[in-house]
Amino acid sequence: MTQGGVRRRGAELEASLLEAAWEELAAVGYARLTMEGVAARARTGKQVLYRRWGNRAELVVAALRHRTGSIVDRIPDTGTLRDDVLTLLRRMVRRQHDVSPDVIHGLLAEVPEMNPEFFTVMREAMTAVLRQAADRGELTLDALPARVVTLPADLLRNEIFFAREPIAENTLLEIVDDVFLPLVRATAGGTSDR
Amino acid sequence: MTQGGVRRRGAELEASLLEAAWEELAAVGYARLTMEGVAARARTGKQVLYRRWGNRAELVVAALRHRTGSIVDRIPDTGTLRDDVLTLLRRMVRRQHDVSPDVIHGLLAEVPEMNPEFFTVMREAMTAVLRQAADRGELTLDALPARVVTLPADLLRNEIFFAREPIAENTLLEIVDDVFLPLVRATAGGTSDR
DNA sequence: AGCCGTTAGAGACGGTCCGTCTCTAACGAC
DNA sequence: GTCGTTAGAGACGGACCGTCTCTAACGGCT
Repeated sequence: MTQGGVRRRGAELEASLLEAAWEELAAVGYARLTMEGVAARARTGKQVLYRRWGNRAELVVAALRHRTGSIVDRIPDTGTLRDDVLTLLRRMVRRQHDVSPDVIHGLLAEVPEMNPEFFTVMREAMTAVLRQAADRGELTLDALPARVVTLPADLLRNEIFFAREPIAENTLLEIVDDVFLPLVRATAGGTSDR
Repeated sequence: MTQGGVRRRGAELEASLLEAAWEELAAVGYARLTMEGVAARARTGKQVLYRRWGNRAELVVAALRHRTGSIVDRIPDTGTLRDDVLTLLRRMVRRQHDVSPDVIHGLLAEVPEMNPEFFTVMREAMTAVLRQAADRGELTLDALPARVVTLPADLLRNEIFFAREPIAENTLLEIVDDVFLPLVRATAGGTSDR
């Protein structure tokens, strides 16, 4: 009886548990996060956790979802393809700031099916952004190979996964200006370019 | 005394240990590989392992190194940039066939400093291959942004890490023909366009 | 207001594996 | 043949897992 007889229930309790998991993650990292640790931090017992999530990985995934919203709640529309793509990449970076590589690697090692929205979400956002650009006449959509569409996200993801330090803004600029845009212009040829 | 009094020593013993680790890896995967399991398979005690490697991760890394050689023992020289790059990518894929994502994720989760040669090796090979192409007059080397050089390896690595199935040959062709070569031609100008 | 079903909170439990430690005897060097 | 090293074997305490058990607080129902 750590609460002096006051018991949390339902959604309120669940939120407490997920926040405790999030704090524990920040405090000790994924590798040393234990169910016992989270339970203690939430001032409850392990069983309360196991009633909701089958294991560490499920709990952490739920905690992440509870904390960080979707990257693509709204599709950027700045007026140029360049800035739209940069905006999307910056959101990925901000997400990385919250969720360290440590956590990603740990999760990937424990749950093999970790790519539900992970890929598709960014592909859909990129498709939308490219369609806007096509409507403005910046490029011809159907000339673009599928792999080019996911290119910026793929490159940045690669960077994030092996980064020891936070991603530099300059990296994003390189991805967009040295790789993505030249390639788009070369294959889906712009109207006249600058 | 499982060996009837015959004791292995030095290099011979070490090779036995590493092979046992390799077999155990193939048998149960990284997640369920235990020091006790490897010791039992090698018909020895745990202490013999701990005298040589500090933990599971070190042992596995040593086992991988002992088993699989370097990707770039020899730089390909087929006569065209396209085939040279494809050759390098195919070697990466073959490597992936030996070392499952399961192992990579496990190692990355346990040892943060997993990228010593991991990156640099492929960059050096790509640089060499590009220099050959430049010598043949296929392109102008110094016009190529650094990020373009590592592009094929970065993309393939991204693919390997999240792949549930072995990489299709077609994926390699897309990377080279839809992304890399068009970009090289666009920025480091070949003989023809622009 | 009082009963009743659910479940929070707490911890015991057996099990696995970790990494350390201890001991004996096989082996290589001299 | 003697001696130092270390392979081989397993015991050990510790951490954490996931399950199970128990009590009592709480919400819903009549």
